[in-house]
Amino acid sequence: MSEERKLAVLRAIVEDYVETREPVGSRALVERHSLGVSPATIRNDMAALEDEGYIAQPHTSAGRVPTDKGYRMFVDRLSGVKPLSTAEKRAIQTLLDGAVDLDDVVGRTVRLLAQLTRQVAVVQYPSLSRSTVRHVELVALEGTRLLVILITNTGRVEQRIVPVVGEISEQTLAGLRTRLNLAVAGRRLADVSAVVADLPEQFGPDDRTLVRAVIVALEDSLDIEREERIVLAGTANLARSGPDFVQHIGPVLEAIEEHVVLLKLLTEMGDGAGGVGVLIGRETAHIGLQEASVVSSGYASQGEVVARLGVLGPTRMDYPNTMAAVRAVARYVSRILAS
Amino acid sequence: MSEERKLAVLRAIVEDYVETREPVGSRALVERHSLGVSPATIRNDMAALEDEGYIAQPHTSAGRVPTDKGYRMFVDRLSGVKPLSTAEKRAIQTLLDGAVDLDDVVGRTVRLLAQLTRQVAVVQYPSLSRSTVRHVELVALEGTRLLVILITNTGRVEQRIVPVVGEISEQTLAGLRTRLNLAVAGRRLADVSAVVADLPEQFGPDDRTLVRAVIVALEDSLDIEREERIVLAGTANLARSGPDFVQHIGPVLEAIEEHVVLLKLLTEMGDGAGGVGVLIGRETAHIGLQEASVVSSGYASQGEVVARLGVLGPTRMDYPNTMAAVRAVARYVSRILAS
DNA sequence: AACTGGCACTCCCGCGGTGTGAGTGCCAGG
DNA sequence: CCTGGCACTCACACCGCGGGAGTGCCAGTT
Repeated sequence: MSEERKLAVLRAIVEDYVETREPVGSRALVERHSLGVSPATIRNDMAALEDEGYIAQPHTSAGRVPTDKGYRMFVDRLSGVKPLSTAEKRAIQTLLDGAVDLDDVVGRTVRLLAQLTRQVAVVQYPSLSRSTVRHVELVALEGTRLLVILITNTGRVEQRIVPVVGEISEQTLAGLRTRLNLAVAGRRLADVSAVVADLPEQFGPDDRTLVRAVIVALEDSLDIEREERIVLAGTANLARSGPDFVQHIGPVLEAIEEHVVLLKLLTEMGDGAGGVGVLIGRETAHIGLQEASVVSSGYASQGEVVARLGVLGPTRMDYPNTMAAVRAVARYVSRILAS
Repeated sequence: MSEERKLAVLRAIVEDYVETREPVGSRALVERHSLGVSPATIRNDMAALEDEGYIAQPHTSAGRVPTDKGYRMFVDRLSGVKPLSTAEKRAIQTLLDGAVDLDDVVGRTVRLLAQLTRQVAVVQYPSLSRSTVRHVELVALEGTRLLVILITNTGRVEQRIVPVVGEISEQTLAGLRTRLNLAVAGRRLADVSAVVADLPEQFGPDDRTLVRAVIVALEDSLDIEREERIVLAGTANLARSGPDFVQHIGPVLEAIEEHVVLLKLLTEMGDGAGGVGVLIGRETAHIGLQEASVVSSGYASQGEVVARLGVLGPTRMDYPNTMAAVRAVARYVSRILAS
């Protein structure tokens, strides 16, 4: 029994099952793929594959279905890289090139991914913890309100309004603005807290409450838990994945709404070959996503990986094409953010 | 045949059907509600109600199911106002009082509504077109970038970064800032464009390009089409609405993703009795929402209605409780935004 | 005139039986 | 090591058949 043919059989099973959504038998296999051997031979290979846990039968006398382990093998060793069609490449380019700011890039990207893959798309906002401060601005509004603005190197802008007691002199404000920017510009957001800790001491006792309030607002804007945001699109694609999947759609929708769950998945998964990572079925370690897979890739801003994007769909998905799309979009977004 | 009893029968049918999710027959009706008459009598009433189009039978020899028209009657004339439980009121209060800014209010509100009603919750952001300018701020960033910030009376903050040619003198900036605020503060956003139209002429030729760029950025931030945003939560509740509804979940998910559709529905529907508006089934005039209803209410900021919030669920929903929850939340949000 | 009990009728739905066909495992022979 | 053949297994579709819930109608009562 040739080991290579066994893997070829596994590949064929995955491909056929993904396409037809029905258990695939030995006869259909030899007919659709030119394997050059008889169904009986295939049956032996299948029995072996089943023993090794790559495929399973829903019931006796039914065809075989890939297991999570089978998909894993397929993804790791059996699927070639499918280049995108030029039409798809053009679509990516024209859609993303029109983006005007970070929100727009993220919004367009997630819709594009959903459309391209016909699955649920996920884009994580550039993580604040990895980005750096470009500029901090303070603006006195009418009366007793102060606007604190934080701009990061990824183009993200956060603002907070802090109420302050009494009028603020423009002079104090200018001093604080200068020292603040001197201290934090170029720093990683995670380091800001430490850097500004001793700032109040550099000011007179009258101004210290103000300085502290500003620092609190600043720290609030980079509160990482709160700001690790993700954006979704294409939820309706779940319903298109066939009636059998719609049965179990509830838990998936719940998992999707728990952005924390998705974030955890994304941040903890690594990139595999070609810069694309895949979690299959139970590998997600989340009930409700047992029948689902996640395909994702990191994307970069100015050469450094800042967040991830990808898609979520039924385990029975077209991995080669999905991975190709995710990779292409991730690369293109990186290119846009590089500027 | 008493007209009142006929309506009582309709009410009973709606209530039972909503609860059991099964067609309700004459016998079950007299058993569960003390109508004081025999099943045969009820049957006559039911026949009449069916003639008038309030109820229908899925098939002969099945019980009756309310039609859209039946639900409409129920909502308009048959459902009393259910006050919320004190536990629910407390939940609303404690959850919403912790909100720190507008985004937070909206986010908490939508999650709260979803949890309270066990349906899909929708909150429309305060419409920019109805709100007014509180303040405009200009900040020169390092080199050739200018940050334009717009703050509205609802607490919303929009910002744009505009590239400019050459250095900007702080003096020019101060002048522009002053005149700009003088012109637009307190104005409705819709009027801003007209008001600032002749502003460039008040400056020297050197500065006009700058002024025009700022104006463009400003107009961009209040581009109404783009900023009529809505936020959703509780999509997973759709799957909880029973297996029969899950079958038709696809079109509903699609409609939900088309935020434009929801916005149109919300903005075009009026408030009924008690300040809560309801669209039932086909009344939504949208394929895909034929089996769904929308319950919504306007909410106010400083006494003026600025946007709507509500929920979307199967036509077979508990209208009295849903309407009560929507109304209560809308009122509470209005109270928070009043400050 | 309104209500009621009785009765015939309809038709969905669940049940058991059945046969067909796809698919398998195994074996003996090339 | 592959192949054709063969017996075996089972899901699934089809069918026929009550049971039962529900209806509509009518004649009788209040």
